[in-house]
Amino acid sequence: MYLHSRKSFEIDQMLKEFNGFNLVVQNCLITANLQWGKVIDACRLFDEMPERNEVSWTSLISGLLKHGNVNEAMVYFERNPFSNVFTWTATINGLVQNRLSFQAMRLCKKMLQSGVLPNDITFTTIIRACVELSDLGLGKSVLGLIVKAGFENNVCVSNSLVTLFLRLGEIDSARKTFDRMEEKDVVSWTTILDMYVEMGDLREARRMFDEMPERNEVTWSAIIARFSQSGNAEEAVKLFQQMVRHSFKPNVSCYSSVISALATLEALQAGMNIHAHILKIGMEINVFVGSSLIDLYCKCGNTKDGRLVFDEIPEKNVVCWNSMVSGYGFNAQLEKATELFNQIPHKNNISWNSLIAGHLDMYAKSGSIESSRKIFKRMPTKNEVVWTAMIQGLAENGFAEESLRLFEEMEKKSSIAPNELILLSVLFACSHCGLVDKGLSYFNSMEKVYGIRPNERHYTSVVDMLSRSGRLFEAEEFIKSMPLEPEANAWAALLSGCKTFGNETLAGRVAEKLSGIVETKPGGYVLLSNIYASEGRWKDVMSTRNLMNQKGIKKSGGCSWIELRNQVHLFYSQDETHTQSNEIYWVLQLFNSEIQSHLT
DNA sequence: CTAGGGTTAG
Repeated sequence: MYLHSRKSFEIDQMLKEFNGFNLVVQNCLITANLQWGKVIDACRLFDEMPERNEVSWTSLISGLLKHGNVNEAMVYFERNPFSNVFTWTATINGLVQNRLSFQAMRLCKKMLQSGVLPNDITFTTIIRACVELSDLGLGKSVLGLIVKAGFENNVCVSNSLVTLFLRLGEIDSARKTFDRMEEKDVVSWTTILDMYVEMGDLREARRMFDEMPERNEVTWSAIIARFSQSGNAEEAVKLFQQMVRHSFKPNVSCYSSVISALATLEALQAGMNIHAHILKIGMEINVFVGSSLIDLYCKCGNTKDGRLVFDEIPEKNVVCWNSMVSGYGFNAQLEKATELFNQIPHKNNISWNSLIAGHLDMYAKSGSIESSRKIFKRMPTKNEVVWTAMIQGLAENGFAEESLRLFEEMEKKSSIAPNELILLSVLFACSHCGLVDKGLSYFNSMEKVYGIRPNERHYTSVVDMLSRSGRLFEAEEFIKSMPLEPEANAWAALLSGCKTFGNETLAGRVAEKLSGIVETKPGGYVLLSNIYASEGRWKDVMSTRNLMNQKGIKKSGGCSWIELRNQVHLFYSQDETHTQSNEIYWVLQLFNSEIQSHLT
């Protein structure tokens, strides 16, 4: 197998002497060719072989399938004179990898009919096929086979069963299968960790993670990704730092997740540190890492560096195209966004959305509403996201009436059901064009008609519309009667209503309430200082900012690390957290004095 | 020959 790591020219050299080698070496050479993607050469060599064993057939067929050459693989499969479980499993698996799960199941049936007994790997493979087909009934019949064949206590097989149930929404069965397992490994724990995330219970997932008997880099990767995806970017970054501190080596998945988290936080400096490290290990050509890097630079307003990353990705997929388009979009470079958009080879819905979103931000500045409407009309199929983007964009940029009209059109003409973002925009629009009663009636029908329970933001929007129209006491009563804890923004909206309509008494009460909330809420101080700023109370703004500094409300510091003998060493910019920092500084001092002595 | 984790849009 050492051949895989050889340079291709060395393999070329050896190929010249191919016919002089024995069967085993010839098999290795075929595998090496397939690894390098030289499919045609591999087939030619195979055909030239004087004799072939089971391994020859299996490696050729699975190699062909790995590169998507399904038809060729199946021709060789039919010609294969040997019949063993390895070849069958490899072929079935290859079909699943090529998204041909139905054919895979058909082949599996043939295998059973021919009398070849499946092994644990065959079972994990066909369970995955059931997942791909979203066929729970089929999965249950496979489970019957598994029990019959005596594999129900096999760790790998049980793990894939947990995944099957999880993916098909059978949470109880997943949990039961997991609980029944006598032996659990890292994969089992990581899978069940994901179950809690799937159920939306991040706290339980975190507890599970902390208590797991065993973790590996995939486990870390999973928890970091999940926190990043569910809006806990800061926690994701902290977990990443912990991971590195525990000397786990981050992989591609990890890097893409943590960079995506840093993009959300707009933490350019920390992101650039990681980018430097990624360049060092040559990972910048990976599409996943590259896409998040593009996003990072663009979110931080640096489309030039984003474009540099984009240009360096050799095998671009639609995601990195989209990242760059949306990056230009929200940085107000619409011409570049449109130009790039037109070059995307296989556009998907997100490509369209990225372009539209870029135009939804420019409304206020250049009045490019016409081009947005054009894009919206040009779209072949409009999904939920597109409707949401358009309605939201209109509402947030001063086109309240048009936003409401579009909402009504969506209800009449499309099969899309309003989601909570759309309803929020509708309330926002009502609030901004003074349609208070219409807004209230939408709010009251949210749960009954649309089946969506209002969240804090919807409540805030109602407070806002009442306050703007001078219905201040109603607004106050509304806040008091909320079943949820009101956002600080709700009180702020009421306060600004009090100012507009000159109600000093209520204003005093609300301000008092607000300053109490500010203490406990993240972002509370920022809100307070914005309120002061809007009233021109600059002294109060300054004192709030000072208070924030005193309380240590600031962005997280930078960190860097190096890899030595397969160990990762971490350094922070502020404190000395490295376990051997004393020794390190001692050695540094030694170096310094050495240099000094040479200088004098 | 196998099971768990990844990037973009609202």
